[in-house]
Amino acid sequence: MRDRSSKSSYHTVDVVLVTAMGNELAILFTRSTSDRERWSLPWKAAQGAETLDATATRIAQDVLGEPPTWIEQISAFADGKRHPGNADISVAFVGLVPHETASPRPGNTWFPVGDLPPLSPRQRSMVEGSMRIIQARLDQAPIAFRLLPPTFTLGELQQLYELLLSKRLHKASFRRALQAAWLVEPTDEWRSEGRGRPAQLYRYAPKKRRRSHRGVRFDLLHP
Amino acid sequence: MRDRSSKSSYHTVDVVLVTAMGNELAILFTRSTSDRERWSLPWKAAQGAETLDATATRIAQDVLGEPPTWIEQISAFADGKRHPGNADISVAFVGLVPHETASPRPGNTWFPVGDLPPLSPRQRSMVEGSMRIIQARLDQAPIAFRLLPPTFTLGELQQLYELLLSKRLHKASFRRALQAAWLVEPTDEWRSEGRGRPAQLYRYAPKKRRRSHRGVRFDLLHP
DNA sequence: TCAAAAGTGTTTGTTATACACCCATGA
DNA sequence: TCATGGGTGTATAACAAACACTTTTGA
Repeated sequence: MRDRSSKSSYHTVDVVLVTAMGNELAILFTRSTSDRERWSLPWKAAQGAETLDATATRIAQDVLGEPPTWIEQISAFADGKRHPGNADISVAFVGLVPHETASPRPGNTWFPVGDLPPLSPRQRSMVEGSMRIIQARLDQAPIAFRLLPPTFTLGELQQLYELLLSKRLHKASFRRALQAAWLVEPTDEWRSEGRGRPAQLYRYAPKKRRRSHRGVRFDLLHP
Repeated sequence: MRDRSSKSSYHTVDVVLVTAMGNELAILFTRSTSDRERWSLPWKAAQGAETLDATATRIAQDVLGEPPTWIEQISAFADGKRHPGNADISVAFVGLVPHETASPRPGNTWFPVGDLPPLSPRQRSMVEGSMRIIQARLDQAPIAFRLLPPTFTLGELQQLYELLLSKRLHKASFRRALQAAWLVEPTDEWRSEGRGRPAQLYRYAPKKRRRSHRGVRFDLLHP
């Protein structure tokens, strides 16, 4: 049997909460308890009894008042890089939140990804990891809907996809693909944005689960 | 400042080494040091100074004699599930190895995924996680080549893809896609398998990096 | 009545899939 | 010479992208 005390370490759970704010993604930061001038990702020491996912959800709930609509573990970090809690190991999570329904508790603020505050090296790696995961999951599951309120216009949905993919999309093609996938259904509400024809509101309601039987994907970037 | 000793825990790095053995994937197991009748995934207590990736690579090298051709962190596990080393947290990695060039050290054996030995609950989760990651990465990077020796026939490559995807592929279409992706180049060697025309040997040599500008992927399974 | 945004039918070009066939070798 | 697996040209089907157009509102 090994001697546990000689190999012990201190570990934390850190959460990267992401939302779509206007025309940019934004990440939630907390004022550091030790240095009120600094900001950090929300984090806590892990409880032995709790699963990591539960801890991450609890941390998110503490700063947002409600749990994220989607959460996933990014990775464990244990390089020598500095961490605000001086943790030996930090397990990082990424969570998505619709901007409309999320109201950060006092001391927490959204920062656009293009203009983040100074950050400990390890938490900077976490932010980068979260962006990579979002990009990757976008191609594997319809996580974009996790950033939208329960009802939304197709224009909003397309804008969000354009933001996440960083490229313009063709309106007609976008709607055709959406229709073929049976992911949304129209409500009987309409929203007028001031100028132009009012848009019908839709809700996320995935019906069929037909995975397109696509061929082998060789058209990939070499890592 | 927090009291580190009151929140300390013991953590390990575990490695799921995967190879393609005949017509099935196989995973490397080590005879348990305490109970010689039991098998477990290779694992070690993490060293504070080393990065997690380095530890995982070292563990793999210890049981295989050489590092894996590809390695990636699966996840950190900290649920209540049992672990052979009684770790509070285990960080799991998945590694790929070509079967032809890997020779496990004594006390280590490949088990086909369809016929694994009894396993601690946490390590079972790791095996499941490794399969999920391989399946997912297959659609994101050409990791199949990491399971092949430096040169191989297109028949072997196709068989491997059929194994990984669990479905038959059309020969001509497979080769057309492969050619369009500029991932392999022919060597001037040929291999005769006894029956039928000898096959030309190819090597993995990705040239272009043209990522196909595919549209929005809505055709996804809902998680 | 014009600008602006929503929403839709049809065409075009690209790509995956399949069919059909030839080639080379061992038994 | 036949069965077996390697290898390739050509047709067909599926799909993404684009074009062109109508609809509905506020100014």
